[in-house]
Amino acid sequence: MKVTISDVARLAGVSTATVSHTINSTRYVSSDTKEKVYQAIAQLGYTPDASARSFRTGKKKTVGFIVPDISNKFFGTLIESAENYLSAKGYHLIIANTKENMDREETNLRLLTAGLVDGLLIASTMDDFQRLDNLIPAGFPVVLIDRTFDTPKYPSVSVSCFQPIYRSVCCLAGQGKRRIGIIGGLPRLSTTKERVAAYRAAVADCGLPQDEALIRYGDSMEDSAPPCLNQLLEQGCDAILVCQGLMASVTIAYLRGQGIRLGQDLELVSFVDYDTHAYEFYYSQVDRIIQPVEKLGRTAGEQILLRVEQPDAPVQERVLTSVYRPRGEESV
Amino acid sequence: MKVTISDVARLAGVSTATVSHTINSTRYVSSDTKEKVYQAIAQLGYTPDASARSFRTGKKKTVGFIVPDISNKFFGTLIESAENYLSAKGYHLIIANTKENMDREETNLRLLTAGLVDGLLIASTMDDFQRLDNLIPAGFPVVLIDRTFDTPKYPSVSVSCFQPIYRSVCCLAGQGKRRIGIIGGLPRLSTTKERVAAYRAAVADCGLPQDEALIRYGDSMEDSAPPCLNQLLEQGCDAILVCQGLMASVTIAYLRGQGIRLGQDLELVSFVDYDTHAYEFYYSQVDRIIQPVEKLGRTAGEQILLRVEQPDAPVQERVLTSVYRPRGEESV
DNA sequence: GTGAAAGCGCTAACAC
DNA sequence: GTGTTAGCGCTTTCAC
Repeated sequence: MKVTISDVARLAGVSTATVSHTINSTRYVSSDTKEKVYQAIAQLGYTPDASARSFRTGKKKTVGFIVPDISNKFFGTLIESAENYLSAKGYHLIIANTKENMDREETNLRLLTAGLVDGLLIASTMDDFQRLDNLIPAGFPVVLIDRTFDTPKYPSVSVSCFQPIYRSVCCLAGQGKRRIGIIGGLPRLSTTKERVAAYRAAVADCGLPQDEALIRYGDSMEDSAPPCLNQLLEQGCDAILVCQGLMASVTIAYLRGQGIRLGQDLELVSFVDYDTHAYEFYYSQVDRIIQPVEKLGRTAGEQILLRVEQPDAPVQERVLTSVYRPRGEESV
Repeated sequence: MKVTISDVARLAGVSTATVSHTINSTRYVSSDTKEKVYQAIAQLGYTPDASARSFRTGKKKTVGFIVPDISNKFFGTLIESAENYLSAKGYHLIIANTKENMDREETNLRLLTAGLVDGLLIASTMDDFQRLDNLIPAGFPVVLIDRTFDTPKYPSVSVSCFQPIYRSVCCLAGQGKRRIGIIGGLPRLSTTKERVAAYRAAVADCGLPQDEALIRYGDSMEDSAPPCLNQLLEQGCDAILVCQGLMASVTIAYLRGQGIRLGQDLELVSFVDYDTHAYEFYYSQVDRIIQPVEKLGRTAGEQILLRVEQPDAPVQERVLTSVYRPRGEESV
């Protein structure tokens, strides 16, 4: 049978209150009594029941994370980094995967906001802020991560890539490239919109021809890069930006497989989802845009706990910056 | 204030029992009454409190997954696949990351078995079965995944790679390769042991020279492949097996970066962690060993729920098979 | 410095 | 076909 706090109290010859206070250091207990309590706990092999505790206190010590694609390394690293922070603070992480499907996101939101978690990290795949907003109970602690909306109703942590993309396009133009293509993620996402906007701005400012055929959208899953790529090659592109890490790494492998020489036949600007030196050589012939994934995850962890503790603190919108690293340049 | 089941009962003019039974379809309720209940629920915006419910029933509808490295695509895909199955069955997934650290695994085991989850999926990084076993309360539903131990005390789901590795080494020997190197994961893991054993068996059976210097161990993180690789190249290897997906993909990129021509200067046998066609070209010059990652995750999900429902069903040890696919051969 | 006891919101006997 | 009510294991107020 399950050992409860009363069993411990009985064996130790004290009240349940004292046992509870001893365990939680929540009021003074004489060292004699403490001793007896710990003795009893050890003897019975008692472990406080987490679900009774969270029922009673209303705190679950658990945060939910709604992710578009766990198998994608970008989100894998994000989760790792958030989990790392949260577990250090005594919190657990519940993962829900949407596979970029809005209905799955809706289902998960309903389930997770029903008393399962203290707060929610959301990398939303919704196209419509209203739909998301309607699913979140008033006052429920939420932090939007990576993907945001125009309305600053919820705190958010995201990465801006405007600057590096703008610069990379200008550099390519400066090298004489005229037909610069871009592959973005799902068009409805804020990240995609910002990236394409940066591209358009640079194309306009550099006086390059504006051609909608040079803008392609994938879905950030592995199989979606090659078709986009082929379309851009047919358009006679002399440079291509791939604005998402997974599609970018597939692109590099694909082009190499085709015998297309990067940095010679074609210039490539590639998003990179991690900050490691292990792949240095893999990217030696391409320009990179590097997002601070780990920092994103950690900041999200900080923000959600802050939110859980003070649900009505002022809404913060944190924007981290990504860096442009032309090929050949030293990595930091 | 929070809306409770009593509020609903009061407004609907019925008892809390009826509300509960209506919600859970757990006994007959006339359609009239049902109607009134649903009306009241809608009007008040009532959502049953998950933690009260799990406290009461003892069922958390949550499974924990102890993973060595979330950011590794193998485990990312594994998690995705398990989550997919579990969420369809109404279960949530709590992730704990150990980064191949035994102490972190210990901490997580303690936390997760204390009434937080109904069952546990463990891809253990422990070297010692006893240590793991001591941390699991008697009767607690557990399924070992990917990595197993000699004692068949717990059910497990794993992948055998003996056969494909043995065959790949024999093929290489048949092509006249004499110095075949191998890079494994952490030496303490069952997966690593099996892989190295298969290699040793094949080396012996094919009459190749046995040389311990040809056996290197990494830690399955990205930065650990290149040093192993360099050591093997110094040993004059004419073929190399990389027995883990992440290290293998780093290896390929690294060798290409060095100007070493795969399939010409050096033969490579590479573990692949996913079953996708997107990377077909990436692997066109290497032989592959492909593990059924998705099936592994799904089977683990099935097994743990089975276990949660019948904690003392006979212990099953499921072994899935991986396939050897020499380069040039059609992918399935 | 410690104890008694009231619930947290729900489910499930048991009763009618 | 529905209602009454005990109690899951814990925390915490109030009392001494």
